[in-house]
Amino acid sequence: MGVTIRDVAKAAEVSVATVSRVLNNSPSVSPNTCERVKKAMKMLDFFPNSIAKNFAQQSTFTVALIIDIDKPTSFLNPFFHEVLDGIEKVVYSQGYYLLIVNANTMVGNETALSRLILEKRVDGLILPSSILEKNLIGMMKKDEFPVVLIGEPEMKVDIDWVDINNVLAGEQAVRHLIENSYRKIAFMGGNPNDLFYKNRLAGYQSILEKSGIQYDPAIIKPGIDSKENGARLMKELLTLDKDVDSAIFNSNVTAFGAVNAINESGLSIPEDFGIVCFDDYPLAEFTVPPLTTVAIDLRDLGAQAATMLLQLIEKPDSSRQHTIISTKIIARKSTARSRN
Amino acid sequence: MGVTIRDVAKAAEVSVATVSRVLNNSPSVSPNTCERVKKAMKMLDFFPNSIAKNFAQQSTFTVALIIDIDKPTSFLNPFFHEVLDGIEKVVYSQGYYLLIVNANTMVGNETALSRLILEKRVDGLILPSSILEKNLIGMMKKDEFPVVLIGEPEMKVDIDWVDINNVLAGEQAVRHLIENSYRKIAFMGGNPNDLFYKNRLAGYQSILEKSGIQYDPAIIKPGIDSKENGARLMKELLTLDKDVDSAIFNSNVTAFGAVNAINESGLSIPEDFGIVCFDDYPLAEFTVPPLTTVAIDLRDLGAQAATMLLQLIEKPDSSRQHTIISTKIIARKSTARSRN
DNA sequence: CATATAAATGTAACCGGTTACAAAATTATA
DNA sequence: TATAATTTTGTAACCGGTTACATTTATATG
Repeated sequence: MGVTIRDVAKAAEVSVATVSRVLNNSPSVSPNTCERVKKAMKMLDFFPNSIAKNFAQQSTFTVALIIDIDKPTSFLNPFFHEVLDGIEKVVYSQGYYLLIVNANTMVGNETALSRLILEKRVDGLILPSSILEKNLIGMMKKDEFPVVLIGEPEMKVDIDWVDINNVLAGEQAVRHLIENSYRKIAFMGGNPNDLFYKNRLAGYQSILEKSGIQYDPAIIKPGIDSKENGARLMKELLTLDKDVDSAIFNSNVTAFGAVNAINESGLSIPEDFGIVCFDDYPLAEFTVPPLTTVAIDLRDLGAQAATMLLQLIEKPDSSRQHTIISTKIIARKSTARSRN
Repeated sequence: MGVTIRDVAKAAEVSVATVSRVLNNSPSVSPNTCERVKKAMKMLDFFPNSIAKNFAQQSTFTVALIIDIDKPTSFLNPFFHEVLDGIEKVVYSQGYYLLIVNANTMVGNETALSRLILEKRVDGLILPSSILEKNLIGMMKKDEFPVVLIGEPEMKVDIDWVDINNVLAGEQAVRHLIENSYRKIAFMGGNPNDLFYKNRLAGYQSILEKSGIQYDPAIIKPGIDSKENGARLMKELLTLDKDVDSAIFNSNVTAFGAVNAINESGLSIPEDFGIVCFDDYPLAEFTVPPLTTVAIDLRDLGAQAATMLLQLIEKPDSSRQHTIISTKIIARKSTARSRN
């Protein structure tokens, strides 16, 4: 139906191999013939059929990004487009394409994800570490399928990943509060089984210790991250009568729930109580109070993941890599205490 | 390298055609042989090579979603994952895959987008109407390439689209304000050249007329949507001395800028001044004031677009379709005036 | 039971590039 | 100028499914 490489070959009076060489910028084509072939291509309005190319090379030049949209805690969620943007730029600049699949999408009685691998639909995967499970790992290991995780995995597996340094992030949060004269700092929300929770908590403890502040397990209050739970946890915290003057929240929604509880209690933010939370959010300047956050450069995170994956695809036997993205404090009203 | 259909054929003692038939659930395979073939597949751990399938059928079973992330006004931006989710679910449920491409991504000296079409990388496209231009339309028309637009296009073209009914959206905004006893309603921000601006304004005018309220061009103040501009426009509006008691904003950022200006002027929201804006936003309950918005079901919008596209791919000669997604008012504090 | 009809299966061409290897043309070297 | 080395080009197999068409096998009908 379309114009093929053979049509071009005929028009340029060369062989198909030569046309293919021109397509792939092979150095072993004389400038003369190269010109002739290109002219023929233009004349015939030829474009190479990518499907055929894929078939011949047994590669799709496509990578997939697996997302977990249904999981509301996924930090990818509201800022997802930033991560995507970072990945996209890198992937396309290298001549690859990008597929998107929801982790839980089913096709027939198999997950779309497993089919991607088994049917060789893509050359590699970027996926949230939260999705990893035995079955999937087995599948990937079998063909040495190139994969990069977003987030350090819970289990010990031999797979590349990018993540933020959650220990450092925890440290930054505490340090910022201390610098703003807060002393009794609670650690709120989150699931203690999550690796990133453990790491943030470790950072929290480390800076407390360095600052000579006593660690007090009573003001560590984990829990599901929601507005309601934030309010509940905060009320509990305030009735402890521990002179807590600030808190770090594992999610901004939880923090906002807590804000309500704080206001009800008569305390004022930031004078009587300081708040830092993880994950920056849009329209931050329009919430009351604007929350100080530990922010991640999500574009960079995406770009790094993509870079690692493409490297892995081109050189499958390179050794495992782990990349750490830096975080930074964005100071806002919720910790802007006048020193005292 | 891998197990092929021919290996399975040999193991099951049938021809490759029969194996292919089993793969495609052809009715003309006896239950007996079908069983035998399936057993052989399982035994050999066979999975069909999708690249080969694509090649044989000259189709990728893939559609692309083009996004315009760099354009901050794109309504897809912060809620992008919702649209994506709607599209994704439909696309995968039909056995297709979904590619994502930034509109402005370049591969060599061509846009990634045009290559998708020319190299037959995908079977169809979903793209924001804002991206449409002559060159692209020509490319698509030439092969009758299946396309569905998100947003009604400015120019008269023969292409399917989904959009919200912006006339109705404008009407809803005004009606809500009137129902809450506002009478002198400004129309703020936005670009008068945009079709959706024109339509919203038309809805605005229509309800004013029906309600017997005089239309006053002086309180229509278009402009680039930003916080700064929102404040500036609002100041201008308030100095007009027109007794304006409410406004409809074409973007929530502009609205927030205006909120500052209103507060500075000593007016209170919602008592003295009511605000409605288009496009709902996350964390709405935590902004001050929470803004009443005209909200869109973006998942539905995505799902509709995908459904239309797949229909177009399967039946290329079906007639053009335009789908309208409904909008609804989400009433919040910014218009919660006690009746007077 | 012979023949017509339908169902099941097989054969082989086909999709359009890539690439190993061979052959021809060109350039370098003795 | 003959021969070797190098560059350029050509031939044809190959990637792994699908499918039109032919053929065999099973079932229905007179």
